[in-house]
Order: sequence, then structure tokens, then C-alpha cells
Amino acid sequence: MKKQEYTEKQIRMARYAKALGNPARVAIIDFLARQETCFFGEIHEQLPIAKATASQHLSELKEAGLIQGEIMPPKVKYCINKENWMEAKALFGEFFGQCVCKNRQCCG
Amino acid sequence: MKKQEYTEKQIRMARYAKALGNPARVAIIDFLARQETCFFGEIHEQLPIAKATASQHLSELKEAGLIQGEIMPPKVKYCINKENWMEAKALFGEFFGQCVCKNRQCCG
DNA sequence: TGATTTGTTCGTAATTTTACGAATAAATTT
DNA sequence: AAATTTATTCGTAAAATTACGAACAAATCA
Repeated sequence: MKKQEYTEKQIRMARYAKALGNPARVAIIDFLARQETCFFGEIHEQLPIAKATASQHLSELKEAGLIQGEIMPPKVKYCINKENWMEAKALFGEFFGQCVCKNRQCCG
Repeated sequence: MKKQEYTEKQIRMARYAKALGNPARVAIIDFLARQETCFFGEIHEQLPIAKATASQHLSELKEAGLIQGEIMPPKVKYCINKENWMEAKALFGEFFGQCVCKNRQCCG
């Protein structure tokens, strides 16, 4: 019998994972997670990519819910979205906690 | 000054995250993490996708190092790759632990 | 031996991702 | 008002992802 759908958790996990599935986006989060101030320019300075590309990656992280932006003309301030960050943290925690590897022979 | 490269950790994080960036692959891991036996057929049964596609997703998970396969003619047994699983777990744990959100105002 | 079971690989198509420079928009500075 | 600063959006191109059915390979069963 074929499963009809994925669970909501699986879909959300995949969504967050996908957002983190690029070194530039991981680097952006690494940076944002440790900074008080986080203007676009500062973020872009950390990355070996063009401005347009950095902006695109920030959009994807925002779309995924991991970060949020606030316009402070003429700059834009970005930061971690706390609520979704916590959700992602919990999802990944649960995900990586579920393996019963230690209790069995596994392959090989 | 532009950063020249991403760190090894960032690259590895992104690699694991990317592998988990699809609901089918999350579902596969969810299943494998809880099963003693894990033949291809059983895995495929859980998924709303074609055999060829399931095989492809398993390849990607294997390539990323999260799972491993063992041929048991005429079947193929898959399971979590413990060593890399632990590494990924540690990487994600560290990643999600680094946010200083709680100690600051953040955006808004 | 021939048929069946099991899973991968091939060929292909549609979509998404990643990246860049140029153009643009919005506010500030001169 | 004109020039500058800041960041996004546009247009585009190359590559990767996702999906499928058909063909194939490898071992077992009848």
C-alpha cells in the first residue's frame, strides 16, 4: 500500500533543510546568529558572491521563515526569526534524536 | 573585504541540509531511523513516488553519507550511516545552538 | 531453462536553483 | 535639484533537481 502523502512535519523539515542546503545561506545564518547588527551590506561583505545573489539568498531564507528583514532607510536590517528558528531547532532535534542506531546491528 | 571561501563546517552543513531538503528524503530517513529491516521495497512502499524516483533519492542520501546500502540478493538493504549521522547531528546541534536571539532585541 | 522478483540505470522533460551584471527604487547627502 | 548610497528586482544563462516509464541486470523460483 502506497503512502498517500508526507506528514506536515516532514514537509516543514524539508523546507527548513532546503533553505539551509547552500553554503552561502548557512554562512548567512552563522553570521546573523552571532551579530547584534546585521545590515545587508555587512552580510554581503562576508560572502564570496555578488550583491544580487546575496539578496536572493536572503529572500529564500526569509521565505523559509528563518530570518526576517526590517527596512531602515537607506539600509535593511536582517535578523533571525526567533519563533521559526525555535521550531526548526525543535524539528531537527527530534529528527536527529529518533535514530535507534545504537540499539541494533544495522547494515554491515 | 570579501570572504574568500566558506568554512568546511558550512560546506558540510549545507551538504547534509541539502540532502534533507526534500520531503521524500526526510520520509526515507524517518522510516530508516526506526526500522530494523529496511529493504528497498519496504521503503518504496512508504512513499508516494515511483520506484525509479525512490531509488534516485536513496542514491542522493547515500552520496551525502546519511545512509548506506548493502546488497542481499535479490534485495538491497538500506540503513542509517551511523558515523555520518552522528556528525550531522552534531553539526546541526551546534548550528541551532549558536543563536544569541534570547540575549538581544533583534529586529522589531 | 524460462519466468519472476528486485532494484538500478537510462533517457527524457519540466521545473528550480544559482549566479551575474544592469537597471531600478528609495532615501540621504551635497 | 543632482549626486550618492543602499539594496532589490529584472533579465538571462547554465546547471541541478525531480519525476516518470522503459529497459536492463542479477539472483531466485518453477
